[in-house]
Amino acid sequence: MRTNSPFKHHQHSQCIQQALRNAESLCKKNGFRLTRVRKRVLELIWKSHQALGAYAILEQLGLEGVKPAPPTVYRALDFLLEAGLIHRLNSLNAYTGCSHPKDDHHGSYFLICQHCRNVAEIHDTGIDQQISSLAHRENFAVSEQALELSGTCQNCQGSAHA
Amino acid sequence: MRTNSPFKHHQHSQCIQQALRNAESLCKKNGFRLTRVRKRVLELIWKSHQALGAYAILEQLGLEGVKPAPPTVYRALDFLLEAGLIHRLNSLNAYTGCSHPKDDHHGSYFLICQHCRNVAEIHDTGIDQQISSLAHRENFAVSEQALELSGTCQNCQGSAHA
DNA sequence: GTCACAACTGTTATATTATAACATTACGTG
DNA sequence: CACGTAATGTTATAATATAACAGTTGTGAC
Ligand SMILES: [Zn+2]
Ligand SMILES: [Zn+2]
Ligand SMILES: [Zn+2]
Ligand SMILES: [Zn+2]
Repeated sequence: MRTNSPFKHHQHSQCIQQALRNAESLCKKNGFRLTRVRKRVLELIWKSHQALGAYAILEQLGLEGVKPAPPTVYRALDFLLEAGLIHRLNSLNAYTGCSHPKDDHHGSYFLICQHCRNVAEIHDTGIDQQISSLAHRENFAVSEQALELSGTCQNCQGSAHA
Repeated sequence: MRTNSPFKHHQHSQCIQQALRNAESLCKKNGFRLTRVRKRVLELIWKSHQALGAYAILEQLGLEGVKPAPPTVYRALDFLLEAGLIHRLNSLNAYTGCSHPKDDHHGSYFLICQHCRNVAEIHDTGIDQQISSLAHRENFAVSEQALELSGTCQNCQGSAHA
């Protein structure tokens, strides 16, 4: 089950609940430990569809208790990345929730709105195929791929600040 | 004229010379000033097909005279990026020479070998088209795109360290 | 239950990448 | 050469990320 598009009106609480359920079940299935910090970091990331920086997460954690040191957050992020529950956006140095943590990640691509800062994770078999074919042509064995498209989402087009 | 593929044997001195000629003519045409620092930074980046970090460039500059402060290098990098003479690889926090500085850059994609660290800039109209079509479908106006494929190049496949 | 081990978290310090702000120098034009 | 602008120098600091080691907690064997 996919979460909703950030660029369309939706009940975002559903996204959050779905993400947490997915995380619980994935961790249970794989014997991962979804500890308090890890879960809290995941929740903070899912509070919106905007990508969140590690230090912004730190700030938030500080607001609700004792502010931990950076390694605490980075370790939680590493775990969530490994588990496939979040992604890192290299162009933003920030992290966003994975909207389909069960699938393989042979290709996931990101639309990043520079106005509202929302991020949509996209799957597209057309692009997958072109990348495979490119890699084959060049004799290149791809192990990681990152496609980040920055621009203006449909909501922000035509609006005052666009 | 394109430079050679980093993954094929070639006379790399040709790449360097070509890159410098391209830079000279592009700057002359546009009235940009290819100053000593800027030119030296470009040369250092073109010394290989590996992406070079800002502080690695600083070190090199230090070896051949007085080591400048970071802003000097970052300003040169900003200029070269603006001029379209180099690209930044977000997944590496590093910079690589543009292999075709005359063309538009509506799509350039990078193959990054994790073994030899060489980087190849690729143009692929198939991917261009899939991205356009994706953007159209999602009503998303793309202003910047970055595709970075990490993996193993043809030379490094099958070799001992692969 | 409790022992032992591994996994997780805390803590301190520091590495790496990048920019802000202001002073000085070099360049090109008239 | 005088002027204004663009480029560079300089100092300080911001933002992102990791190393190293100490302490704590959870889990399974017995
Ligand atoms: Zn949502
Ligand atoms: Zn938007
Ligand atoms: Zn070459
Ligand atoms: Zn290689």
